[in-house]
Amino acid sequence: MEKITINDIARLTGLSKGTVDRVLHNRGEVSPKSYQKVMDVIRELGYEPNLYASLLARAEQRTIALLLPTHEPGTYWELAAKGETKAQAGLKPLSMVTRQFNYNQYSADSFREACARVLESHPAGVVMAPMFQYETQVFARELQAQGIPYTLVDTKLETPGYLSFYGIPAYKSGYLCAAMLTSGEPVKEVLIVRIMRDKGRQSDPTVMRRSGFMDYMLEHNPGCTIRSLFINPEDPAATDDALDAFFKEFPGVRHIAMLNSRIHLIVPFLERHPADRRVMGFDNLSANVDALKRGTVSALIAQRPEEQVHKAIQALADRIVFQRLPEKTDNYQHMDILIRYNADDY
Amino acid sequence: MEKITINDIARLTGLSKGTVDRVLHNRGEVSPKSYQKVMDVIRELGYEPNLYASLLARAEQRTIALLLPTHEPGTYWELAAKGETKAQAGLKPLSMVTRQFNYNQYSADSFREACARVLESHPAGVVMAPMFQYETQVFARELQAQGIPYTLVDTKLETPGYLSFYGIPAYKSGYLCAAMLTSGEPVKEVLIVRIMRDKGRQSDPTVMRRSGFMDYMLEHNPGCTIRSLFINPEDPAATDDALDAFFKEFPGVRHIAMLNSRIHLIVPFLERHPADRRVMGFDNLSANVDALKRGTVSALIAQRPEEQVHKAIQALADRIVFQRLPEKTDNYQHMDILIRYNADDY
DNA sequence: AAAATTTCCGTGTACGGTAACGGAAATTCA
DNA sequence: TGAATTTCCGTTACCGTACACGGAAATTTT
Repeated sequence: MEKITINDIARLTGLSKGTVDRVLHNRGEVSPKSYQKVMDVIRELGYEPNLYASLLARAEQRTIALLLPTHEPGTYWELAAKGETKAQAGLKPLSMVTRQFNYNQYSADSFREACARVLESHPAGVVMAPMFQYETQVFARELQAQGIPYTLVDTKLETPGYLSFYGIPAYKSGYLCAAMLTSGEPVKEVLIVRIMRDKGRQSDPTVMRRSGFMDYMLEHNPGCTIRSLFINPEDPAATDDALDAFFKEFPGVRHIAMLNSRIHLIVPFLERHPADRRVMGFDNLSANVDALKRGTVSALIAQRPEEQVHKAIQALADRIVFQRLPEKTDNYQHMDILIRYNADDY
Repeated sequence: MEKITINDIARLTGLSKGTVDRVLHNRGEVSPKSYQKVMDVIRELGYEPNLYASLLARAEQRTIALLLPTHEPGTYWELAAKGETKAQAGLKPLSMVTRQFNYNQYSADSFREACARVLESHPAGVVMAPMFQYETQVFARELQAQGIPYTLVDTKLETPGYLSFYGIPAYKSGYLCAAMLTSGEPVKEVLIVRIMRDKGRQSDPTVMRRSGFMDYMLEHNPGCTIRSLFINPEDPAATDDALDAFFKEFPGVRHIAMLNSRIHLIVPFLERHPADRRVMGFDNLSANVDALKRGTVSALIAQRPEEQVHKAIQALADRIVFQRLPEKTDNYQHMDILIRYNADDY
């Protein structure tokens, strides 16, 4: 029941605590025989180092790097970035800090450049929201080579040796979206509004979501026509025109979804042309939630991005400080359904 | 930028670190003059004690007591109790442990007795799910007198000096339940199934939920008849009979809700008498979720009880170890909507 | 075989606080 | 005024780990 210390181990092995310490940290200068002896005793007694003593003696600050897309106000990544703040409280007592590195989510170059800056900063760990399959792999390999643990949030790209992933299952979220859009009843036409830029380099989650969406419709609403419309997020007037043209051509469409966080972009149009519609979107951006409360948007599928980031940071810190591995590698998070009556305390 | 230590303070005040320590901990034996001098320097330099050094020197284990209703398998409180496990990982490095004290949620005596045992154990803090207004107040006052901080989960009773509360807003959850039950459309009759025992001593959240439920109906469905049926949770056969009799008398009822976690109790009956119904319940007990996946239950309103307990413990630990107050006192948690398509990763 | 290295290990101190102990100074008592 | 207390404060020994330093023993070199 007594706490085992390195002094105990030193005594029992007939060696000094300096040697024990060398064994514990693999800093060499120990004969194989002594090494073995120490290891045996450690295992036998179930020695656990005293965290406080260790941190006190080291007294150095380690930093966790966050690699996230730049977060303009009112965007999804602004929410995610809040997770940093939440995590800081827990990190401080471990004398760890976070540092954020941002990149343009539409530019692979900018991502690469951000990766370089991360490496320069010699972080003790990295949390990243990856966007580019190839570049991320390269970066991941480098991290692995340097023995820097990392966790993924939001998008799960297949990279070697990640510690854990936090995010919602993309395919399932599309499936859920379709189920909620149609309420399980037969529908003749639905509209999926998409972002123009997405055409060039599609983000992985959006593609997967669409696939889940399509599958649900195929299974439950095979007769339904699924129409697409592309809008330019930078140009509200053009968006308006596009929607106008669309509804002139297909006035019967009453079910609308966007599979990204930007449903708020079409809200102004919808509110200028009231009708009995069902509208689905993703993520609790304040513009989206406002539209939800006004009834323009029927429901949102949300995912607590700040919590994902928080958990990813925490998992990393646990690993770094306590050498503790997370229970699961892939931590799929719950898909929250937001309607006007439960959006308040979110 | 340099870290200030008590040695610095000792040097600057011309006193010894023993004296400084006495000032820091208010353990007396310090002249007013010295006391003032030390305080001035501390304030001026913004001294912050080094947590590790402090904890290392003390090296004592503190315990947080959990005061929860007994948790039979398959009940709500079993879920809540899981929060203890989750919290333990974070507590260990702070050399804190938890210890659970249970009481019969239907017996005030048992609650009082559990309170006594909690006090005997001299905890550093208490997390409790209170049930009895008066007894809880008495207990809270005692805790306050002894300077033991405490947090509330699940039910927010008005008690003096609680550190924080974690739970969902009861009234709103009833309101939400009604909204989801009726899908916003006019309904002629709804059935609320209640637990017999509830009649004697009603639990606060259930009463509040019912009130929210009623208000929604009044506002959105004034013409609707709301019927009640009491069932005995201990007697499935009687439950069956009661339901049978009810539906013989009111065959038109297609909307059913229970405002507690026991919706699973009526699931067997519903499945033996299939019909096109809308059924709402609360909480993600596995029996409930199974029924949800089979389509018998339309939706559940869930509240992550283990997370509530976890957060409550964490808040307490933060307070005890780091003297840090939680940002908010009342932390209303999100009401999760569970349908068959998003119940998997919950 | 002596000198030069290398390998391996013990000693000692720092990290920042805690708290017991004991003694000098101030105060009260006789 | 001297003795007995109190008040107030400094000293010191930890708490358990990290790591620099230096030296003895083992090994290699000349």
